[in-house]
Amino acid sequence: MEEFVDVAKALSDPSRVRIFCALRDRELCVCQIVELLGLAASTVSKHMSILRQARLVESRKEGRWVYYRRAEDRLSPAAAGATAWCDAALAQDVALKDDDARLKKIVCTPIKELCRT
Amino acid sequence: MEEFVDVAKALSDPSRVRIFCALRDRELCVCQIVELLGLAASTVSKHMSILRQARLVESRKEGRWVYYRRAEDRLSPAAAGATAWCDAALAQDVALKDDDARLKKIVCTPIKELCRT
DNA sequence: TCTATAATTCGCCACGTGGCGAAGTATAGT
DNA sequence: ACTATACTTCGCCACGTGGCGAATTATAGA
Repeated sequence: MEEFVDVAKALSDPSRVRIFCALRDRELCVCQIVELLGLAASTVSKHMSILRQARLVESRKEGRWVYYRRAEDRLSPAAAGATAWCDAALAQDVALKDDDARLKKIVCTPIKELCRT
Repeated sequence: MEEFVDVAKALSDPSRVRIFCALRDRELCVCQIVELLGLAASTVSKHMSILRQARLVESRKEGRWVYYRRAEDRLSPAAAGATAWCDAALAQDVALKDDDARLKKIVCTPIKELCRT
C-alpha cells in the first residue's frame, strides 16, 4: 500500500510525469532535464529523488554527470503497472509530443555546450 | 496530462485508495465508508469529491443516502488504466484484505443501525 | 594542488492538502 | 409544518510540497 501510494504520489506532479515520459526511450543527465523543463537544477534533483524513492527510475554516475533511466530489473509490481498505465494513458498527449520533439534537439547538443547555459 | 495527474493525485492518499478498493465489488453509501475508515463524514465527503473529480467513481442518490460506485461507462483512458493498475498492484495487500473482511460485516449491518453510531 | 562545474542538500517561502467540527442543504417520517 | 438525519460545504489548523538560490560535495582538468 505504502509502495503503491509512493508511486502514485511520484506521478501526481506534471513535471515528474514529463520527466518520466522523457525517459521512456533514452537515459538523460540532470542538465538535459533542466534544459527540457526550464526548472532550477535543485528542483529537478528533488524530483529525481522522489522518482527514485518510488523505484520508477535508477541512476548511474559517469564522471561529473548523473544519468537517469527508467527502472527495469526487479521492478516492483506497483512501479511496473504504473509504467504501463502512464505510457498507455499519455500516448497521445500533446504537451509530451512537444517535449519529445525538443528532446531530440537536446540530445543532439553536446553536453558541455548544454551545461554552459 | 491534467486528467492523468488528477487520477494519480486521487490515488496518492491511503484513505482514498482504501475507499476505491472497497468499491471494487460493491457500491457503498457514505456512512458505510465512514464506518470503514473511522474518519469524519466531512473528510470522507471531501475524499469522494476528489475521486469523482478524477472520474474514478460515480454516485447515485437514494432517499437520504448517497451511494458511490466505481465509474464504468465511458471511462477516461487515464481512469481505466489506473483502475487496472490499482487492482493488480494491490491484490495481495494485507491492510486491504482486512478492510474487505470488515466490509463484509458492515454491509450486513442495516444502514439505519449503522448511522446511529 | 587548485579551479571549474555537475549534482545534491539545505534553508526558506507560498501554496496545497488532510484532518476536524460547525453550519448549511435535502429528504424521510411524524 | 416540524423534526431528525445523511450528506456536503465552510472555516480553520497543522503539515506536506514545489519552487528558488546558497552552500556543499564530488569529479575532471589545468
